Amino acid sequence: MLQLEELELLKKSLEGEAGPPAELFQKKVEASFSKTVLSRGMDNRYLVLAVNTVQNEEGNHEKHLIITASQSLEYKELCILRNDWCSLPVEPGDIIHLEGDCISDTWIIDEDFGYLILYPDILISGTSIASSIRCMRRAVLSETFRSCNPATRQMLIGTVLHEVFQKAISNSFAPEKLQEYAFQTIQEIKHLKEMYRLNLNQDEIKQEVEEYLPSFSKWAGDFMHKYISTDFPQMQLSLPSDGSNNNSTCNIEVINSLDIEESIWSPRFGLKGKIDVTVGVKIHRGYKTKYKIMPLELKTGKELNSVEHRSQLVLYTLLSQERRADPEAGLLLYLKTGHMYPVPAKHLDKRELLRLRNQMAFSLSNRISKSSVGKEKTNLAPLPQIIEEEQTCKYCSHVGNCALYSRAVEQQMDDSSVPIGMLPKIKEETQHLKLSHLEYFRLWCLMLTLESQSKDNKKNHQHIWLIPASEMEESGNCIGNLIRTERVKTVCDGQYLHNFQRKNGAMPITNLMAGDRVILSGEERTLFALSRGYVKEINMTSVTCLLDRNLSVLPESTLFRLDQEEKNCDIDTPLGNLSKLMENTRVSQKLRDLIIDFREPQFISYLSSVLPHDAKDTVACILKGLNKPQRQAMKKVLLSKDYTLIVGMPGTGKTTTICTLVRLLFFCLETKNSQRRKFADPSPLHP
DNA sequence: TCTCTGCCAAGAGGA
Repeated sequence: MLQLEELELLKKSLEGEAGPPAELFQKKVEASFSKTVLSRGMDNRYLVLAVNTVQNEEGNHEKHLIITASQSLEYKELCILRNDWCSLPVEPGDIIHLEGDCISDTWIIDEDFGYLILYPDILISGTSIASSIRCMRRAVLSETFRSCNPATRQMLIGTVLHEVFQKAISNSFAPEKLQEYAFQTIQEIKHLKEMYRLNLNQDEIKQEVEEYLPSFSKWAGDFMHKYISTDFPQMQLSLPSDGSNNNSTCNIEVINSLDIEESIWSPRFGLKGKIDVTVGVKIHRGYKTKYKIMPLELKTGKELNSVEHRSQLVLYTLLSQERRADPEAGLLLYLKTGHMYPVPAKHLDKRELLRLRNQMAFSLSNRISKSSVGKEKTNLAPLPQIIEEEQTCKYCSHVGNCALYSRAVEQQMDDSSVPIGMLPKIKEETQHLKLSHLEYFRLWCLMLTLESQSKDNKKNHQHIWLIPASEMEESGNCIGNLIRTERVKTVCDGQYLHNFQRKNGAMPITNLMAGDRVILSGEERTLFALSRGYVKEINMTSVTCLLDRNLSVLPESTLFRLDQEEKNCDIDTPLGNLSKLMENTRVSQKLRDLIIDFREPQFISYLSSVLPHDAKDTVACILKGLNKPQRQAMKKVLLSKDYTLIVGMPGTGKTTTICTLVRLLFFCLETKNSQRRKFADPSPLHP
């Protein structure tokens, strides 16, 4: 009865009879409605029409949401949020996904049952959410200023060891094989490049990697049947489906690896992630044996068995449900010791992690502060609160950005609240910056955020899971109903050539061209975003793609769809550069001087000091074909100590000038190098 | 109305 009255009340408020707040949200509801696909069922998407806080009979607060999944907005349902779910920052106009039961048009989400996912089409990675446990602000900052932290030596070792273990579990743990995989992996170009960047010696890395190998064997001997040395070790693990059976002691036997680096997107839970190894596992308990497919997460650092590490696994059990039955638990393996911990995915943990996900999704999608009056200046929204935990901040790689954002953006607002204890730290981190620098950061941060928002509607790939291929084809950016033909050709590790043809009928008219980035999915909901890659060739009958995964493991009859990857407006790079520009280094200082404070660029006087004088003919040859202004521009660049801007209307030959410049500079470098070699300069030159 | 620019990505570990 109460519910019906409530519906009426809220309906009135929506129609504007109950005063101003409803009007405020009316526009947002309309805006969301026009660009979202609402649906019920597995991937349900509800539009929130109204939010009402009420007191229930026991005197506790509840949030009642009036929601609809019908495009006509006519058919309404009620969603009741209880306990901690009440603090969810949900507003009319928001899109939500609900997990649980709906009984007579009412959803109840409480401590023990059901989940609400806010903005489910924003997929957030498992590691991001895990890192938000300690500091939500750090997690949001690292999503925003992505490309800020270059990898360290430990990270490189970690990546290498992951690869070695993954090769071993797919093939063999025999000691000589492990040696071979380690050697192979270290030789890979991408790793050699990193070693070069970090100024590390290949032998050094090899030695450190080899120190881990005995633990690999130990683990295989403990958990895999074919390497077994003694009995399986006793482990403590009880799964929710074991019910009240409180014998939690069991043996875990790893049967096989089913996938490596499995990448899963979950629009049900608003999550994404890559699972190190997907393993088939037998759980022996007394006389009973249960078979499960579980995520196995590898860690090469300290054996922390920390909340962060365990949370990653809990989130992976949610991801796994997109592809197969609920694993109910995951396995956490520390490669230094070979110790493995089973991690059960309890409702409580999943609930709290999803609530963190919601908070993060809220922060990520509300980057611009909404002014209540409307005429206020557009501004950046504050980030989640700064925490006051010296230990966490001490080792945080985002202190710079954290302090910078606080001073340049948040402290300019009235409602900024920084924990008193953190003020000195923020000052210390930003004292090398002038007011003009802070203002520059604020302005460009705002501009970039606004730019990304204006294109955001297209940015994520929600059509893959919300719109069937047959419908998407009309836009020309998708081809569905494809089957794999011919054998998959392995070009190299991580590049597989696939050929597809329409199962029946001709290929549709399409915008897809050779060179386009694509996302390949199965048409079934369990198989989307299986792989990404490029179109290699496309014609009237077939399409060839270079993909990052080998799909030959899937049944031949699998139906695929190809979606063009939207040219995503990448503000990551410019934001990263902006953050770098503010660093307390000599290079950044110089750049700030030039770019923000407009110091005039300097030039040297004579070309003779840059151009090798005995190379006149070659230089003339390179410059051949350039007109006078182009040559003048080249000269200016060569004399430049700071920068030169080359300005010109489209088609006046800026690109030609730059290409020639690259050839010329390369020539200068070559000449210098060969001269050095001639004079037997002992200082080794990097290639 | 057209042109130009930005693109691999989720996690590698530290205390």
